[in-house]
Amino acid sequence: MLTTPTSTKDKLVRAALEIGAQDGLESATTAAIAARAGVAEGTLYRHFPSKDDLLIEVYRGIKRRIFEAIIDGEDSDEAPDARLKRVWRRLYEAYRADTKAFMFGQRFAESALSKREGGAAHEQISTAVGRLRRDGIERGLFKDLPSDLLASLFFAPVGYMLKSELNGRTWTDAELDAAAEAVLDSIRA
Amino acid sequence: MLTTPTSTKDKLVRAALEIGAQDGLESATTAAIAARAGVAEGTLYRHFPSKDDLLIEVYRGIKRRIFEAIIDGEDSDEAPDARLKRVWRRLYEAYRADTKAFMFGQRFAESALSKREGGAAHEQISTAVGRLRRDGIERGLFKDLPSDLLASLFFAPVGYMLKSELNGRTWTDAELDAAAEAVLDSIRA
DNA sequence: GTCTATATTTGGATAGAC
DNA sequence: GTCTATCCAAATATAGAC
Repeated sequence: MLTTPTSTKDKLVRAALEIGAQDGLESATTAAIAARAGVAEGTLYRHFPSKDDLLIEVYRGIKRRIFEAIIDGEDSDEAPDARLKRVWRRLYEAYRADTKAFMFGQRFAESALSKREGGAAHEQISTAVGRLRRDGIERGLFKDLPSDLLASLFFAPVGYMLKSELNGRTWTDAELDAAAEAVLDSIRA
Repeated sequence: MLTTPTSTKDKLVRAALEIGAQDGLESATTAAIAARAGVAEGTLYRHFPSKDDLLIEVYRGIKRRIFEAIIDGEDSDEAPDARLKRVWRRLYEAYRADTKAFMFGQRFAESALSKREGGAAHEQISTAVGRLRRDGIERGLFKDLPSDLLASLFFAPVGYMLKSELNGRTWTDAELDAAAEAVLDSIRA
């Protein structure tokens, strides 16, 4: 999923991602990015109109990758709660497999740049979850909560637990399952 | 709670808080902070050794204020689940009453500065919640989840819902109660 | 303690040779 | 398309007068 970049443009994107994820967006200067990508500073401007546009491109790539990881292999024959639980696990594991993407996304969302590119990392996934919610409510499986409240309960622990993991905590498979189950418990009728 | 600053030092702290909360930490430059505080740029260095130290001081003040708002009037005679629910509401409302503090805190935690001052905004509150957890598990009220997993389920929706509110959504009192109840459901045995 | 003025560094971006 | 060299603006921090 994260292959070694070949083109200069890809090298720049990768370098910006790594620096921003590790040291914060304020450390992702043109000098630092170019050095890490192994190209000259001026070369950056052959591929992007500005440094900010490069960072926005990084963010868009992240959203694309995560979304693809989630929808991959969705099975629509199951009950809404089982599906929702699997979506939660998939989302968690997609970010866990790409912690740089997660860190960069978090930082991007808190930066001034998020005003140019919406901060919400998973609009597309949200609509998928929204459909499952409606289905679940109709079948009497879920509480009749507003969709954005349900989304808060559903998505929030993902980011929080990923940050713990970046601080050294490793969640076992059983713990992740318990977490997904707890999230479901919070919305079950 | 947020009185008008009197001393120059307070004015600087307040100015940095407001700019960082509104436009991101990268916008909180020495020039901008001094201008907003109504003092000269050089004056900042009479009160703080560096700009970063000023920002860290802002963050410490926030943690102090929020903690005081939470512990204020805790009642230890009730059952753990009722108490936990109230703590959740208090925490939410403390940040809601001080949205600048919340925004600044979020941004600070994602910045490179958080390496100098720990990113976790509520260690003290966590220990209080930890005590309630143990009590609840002993009485068979709560699932026997690791304390940090419980903390994730408990704290994560607070930040997520506050962000929604900053984006224009206003949670009604009934919705906040439903959220607190849902959080409790996620950890109840 | 505060101001004005300034030194110093760094960052974003461009020009022009190859 | 990439590099070297450079410009310009902005940001942190200091010096010295009041």
